[in-house]
Amino acid sequence: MSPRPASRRAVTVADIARAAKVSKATAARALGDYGQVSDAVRSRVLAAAEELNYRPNALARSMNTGRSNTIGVVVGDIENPFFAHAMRGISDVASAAGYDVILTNSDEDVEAEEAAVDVLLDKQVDALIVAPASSAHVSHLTDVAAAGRPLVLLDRRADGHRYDSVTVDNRTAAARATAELLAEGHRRIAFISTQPYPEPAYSPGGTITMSSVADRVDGVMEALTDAGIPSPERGIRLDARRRGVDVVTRELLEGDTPATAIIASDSLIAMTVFQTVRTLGLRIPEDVSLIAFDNADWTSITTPPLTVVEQPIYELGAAAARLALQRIRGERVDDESVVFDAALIRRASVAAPTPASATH
Amino acid sequence: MSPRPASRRAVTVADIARAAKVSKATAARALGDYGQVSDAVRSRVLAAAEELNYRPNALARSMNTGRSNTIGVVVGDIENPFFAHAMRGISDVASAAGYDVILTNSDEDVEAEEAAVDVLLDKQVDALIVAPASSAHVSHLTDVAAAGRPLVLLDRRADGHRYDSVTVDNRTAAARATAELLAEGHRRIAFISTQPYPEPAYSPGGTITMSSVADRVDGVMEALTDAGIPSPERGIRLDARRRGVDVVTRELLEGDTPATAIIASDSLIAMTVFQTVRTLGLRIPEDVSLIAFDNADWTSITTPPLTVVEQPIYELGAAAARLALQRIRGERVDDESVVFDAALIRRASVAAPTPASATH
DNA sequence: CTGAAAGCGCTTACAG
DNA sequence: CTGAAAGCGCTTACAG
Repeated sequence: MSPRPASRRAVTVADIARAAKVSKATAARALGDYGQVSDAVRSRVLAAAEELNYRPNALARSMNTGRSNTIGVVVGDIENPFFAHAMRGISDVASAAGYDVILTNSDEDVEAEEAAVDVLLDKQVDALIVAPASSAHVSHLTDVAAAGRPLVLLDRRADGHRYDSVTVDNRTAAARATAELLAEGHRRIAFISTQPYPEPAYSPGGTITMSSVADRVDGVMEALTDAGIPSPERGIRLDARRRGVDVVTRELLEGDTPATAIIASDSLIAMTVFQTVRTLGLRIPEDVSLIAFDNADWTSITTPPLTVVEQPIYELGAAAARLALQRIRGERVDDESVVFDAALIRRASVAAPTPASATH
Repeated sequence: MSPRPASRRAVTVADIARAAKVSKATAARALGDYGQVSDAVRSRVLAAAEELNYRPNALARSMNTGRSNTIGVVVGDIENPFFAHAMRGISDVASAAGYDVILTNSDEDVEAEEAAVDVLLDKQVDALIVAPASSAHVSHLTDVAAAGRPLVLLDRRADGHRYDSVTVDNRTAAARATAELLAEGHRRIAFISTQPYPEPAYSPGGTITMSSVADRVDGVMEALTDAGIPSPERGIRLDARRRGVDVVTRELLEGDTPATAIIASDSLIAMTVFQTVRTLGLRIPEDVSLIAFDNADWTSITTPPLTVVEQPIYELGAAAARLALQRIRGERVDDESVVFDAALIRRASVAAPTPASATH
């Protein structure tokens, strides 16, 4: 119980070796739990370590082993419940395997993402999990392979590359949500996303850089086209953050031929739509039907509770981490592009359009 | 434009030095941007680095400098919007200062927290920001000081220690929320927290290990006592996760003398309370008044929107990071225990108790 | 401004 | 099982 002054100089293997009267190599072996050490020596070393309050320097260890026992993660925004939940899946799997996780935000900005990947690579992470902000700007991802580290794409693909990836079948999910609305008799169905887009209006074949959103738009367009809806692209609203999701929602609902149903590309958008609809004095689902991507917990307690597309987000993160670990260990990878299905959860925000809502 | 094969062996300063025909020291100086290097040599080295696709090893650098440019963070649960938001504040400030952040979850478990602190210390983080799960079990935090690294407590204090901390005045906030309810005429006011507690029922003076919750309970008790409410502790419900927040809510609302108002200690609890009240066929605020801690975004779109206690969460994280950076740089610290005020945001979930709800 | 050498705290062959 | 030496990829005095 001798007091241990907070010393500036850290105690090292050399100190322990001296105290235990063995060589540095032997002390290190006992401390690092590798190689051969006799029980007598081991306990002597461990006692000295305890006494001196020894703390291994993981950096030095990593320099020798070439492994940092760390997985680097780059997401768009940790405040987005989607990523927070996926992060949980990643952390749980990584922790169970003895790996730490370094998290970085890209703010969905390609340059910030590049910088984040660089930093993580410099820190010698053993693998990288990235949700690329753009599927078109992914040249920096080749650095990961060049550095000889495994890379797993989370939730989004990269054009023209065959990186390991864990995604959701967004196209089918969006088509199903659209079909649900069509089945109720809706014909003016809108889809709102905040994904940046260069043109003022979406036109079929236009390139959406984030693959998850691109897939959803494809799914919506496909379902609408199959149903014989003319000019289905009119309801596709991208880049909604620029002018404001509330403004976009208003436009959709206040024109001559207002939308009777809206699909929100994430729960944050859904929240604003929900609020705006109410502000306009309209009712859900009587005047406007609403389907939201992501089964955010609040969606079940609103009046009415929302019909949502539930993605297996935690599993998405867990699967990404599992893939990364398999690659790190050089194990055979069962499936290098895991695709999960999303489920439509029917609650009470969808109903048939009424004549009132049709004419508004 | 020569193809760069993905080599297992990383290219090092030595490789660059050879290519640029200078010494390792000089190459390192140009690469690391320190010391003196002539422009001619610098560009030669940089060109070689570019050509060979050089990537500095941050681990090696850290070993020499003794600094990792990394701040370690231990929170209870990143999925909790509270921590996700605080994390954002931490990240933004850290990034702006050129620091990375390593995030670890403790699951509000003291042992997991200890392990997390150990790992972070071993990884040589330059400072630690911790939201201690228990204010009573904080012996592992002394290791941080022993390792000579700054420590900042986030949202919660540690008993008997004077670590830097950034907290919210929870006592006043809780007292104010309680006063709001009292002013409306409520006398049977309950407070629900999921904080573990050894006894079946709370009794005045009982020790709650998480300081933020302890402070809130104190605030509630104080306001209730000042108002002359007899046995105010009867409404304090801790450890609600064990039996279920819904079960606890039911008990509170179904007894002979049901509570007429509930204060939820966080937004997750509030959500379950909200739902349970509805399931019981009761109305908010006619039958039950509700105030929630944390201005979660969904609280403004429910019917009715909730009256909440808004904590400056982002600022909490940002201030913690700022404090950590000041300590790292050895700067003078203006305030080693920053305390923020919380604000009561009045919406529509509080009303006077009706005779109906009083007799129920 | 540049270089040779030592060192950061470990691990890894290689002898014994 | 134990030790002396070299090495991981950088940085840091110290000479020149």
